Amino acid sequence: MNNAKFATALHILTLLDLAQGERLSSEWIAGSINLNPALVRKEISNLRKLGFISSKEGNGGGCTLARPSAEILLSELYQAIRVVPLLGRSNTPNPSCIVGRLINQHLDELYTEAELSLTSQLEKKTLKAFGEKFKPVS
Amino acid sequence: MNNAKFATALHILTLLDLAQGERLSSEWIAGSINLNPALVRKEISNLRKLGFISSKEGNGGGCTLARPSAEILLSELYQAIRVVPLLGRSNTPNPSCIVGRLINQHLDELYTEAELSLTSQLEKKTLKAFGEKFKPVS
DNA sequence: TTCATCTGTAATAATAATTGTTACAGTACA
DNA sequence: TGTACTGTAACAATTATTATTACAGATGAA
Repeated sequence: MNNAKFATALHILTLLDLAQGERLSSEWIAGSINLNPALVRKEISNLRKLGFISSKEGNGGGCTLARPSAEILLSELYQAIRVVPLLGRSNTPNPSCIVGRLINQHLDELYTEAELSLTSQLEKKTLKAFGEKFKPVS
Repeated sequence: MNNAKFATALHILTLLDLAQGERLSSEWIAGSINLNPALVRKEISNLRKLGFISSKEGNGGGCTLARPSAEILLSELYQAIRVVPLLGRSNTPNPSCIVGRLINQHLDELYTEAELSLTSQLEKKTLKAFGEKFKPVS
């Protein structure tokens, strides 16, 4: 992963969590992330298709969480956002070499195990718990 | 990670492991990975600086493993190769928003934990064990 | 010594991924 | 009917990654 999608998505969801059901506009969210509103809308659109967010068009529109933050696991978010293997791409090696012929298969196994380990780590964390970190200790 | 460095490095080390001390040239290695020899030399140079490989210039030169493959952990390799945070970059958010001001710190914590979990998974795997996968079952 | 073979490294080009920008149709509310 | 939004496309700009070429220097062998 060499993009900021996970950070962006988590930022959006955190804002929505803390907003407690109040609709936020993409412009406002973009201001907090310091990103172009169109990019934010793209990510929102993605998160909406994945069921994390529900949004409303038109005047007074904006978006809210579609599910309680206590039920949203960061592992779900990771899996939804992921576009690239955790440990990077593979090459297209030479099949006439024994290593070349088999390495992608063995790398896949390795990557799968690695992802599983990461996922089970992220399963322990909810969006709600993440959002709590931003509240004053009082 | 959206590059093939981990795959490339592991490919190189696997070839060297299976070569059992025989020197391999960058040209030969490049042929197996199906990559430009200069790129392979760059990666070899990196692995040499990190102590995984020792190489010899000149006629009959090439490289070998600098340490027994049973002692090389895949977690070391990951840490050596890693150039980008596991879950991707962060944004440069707006500090006048409470979430914007704190999110990178909390993301860092999250990323650190995630990496730790991945690392402890990869610690269980040696280069030797990985290399075994390429040997015929007999 | 001279040649062929190889590493090490730099410089540069080409390609691909990522992010940023602008624009505008369509929706919803007042 | 106007204003404030979303949703989406088309495109530009930037950055990351991979590929290519070139060549100095090391090493061993003829």
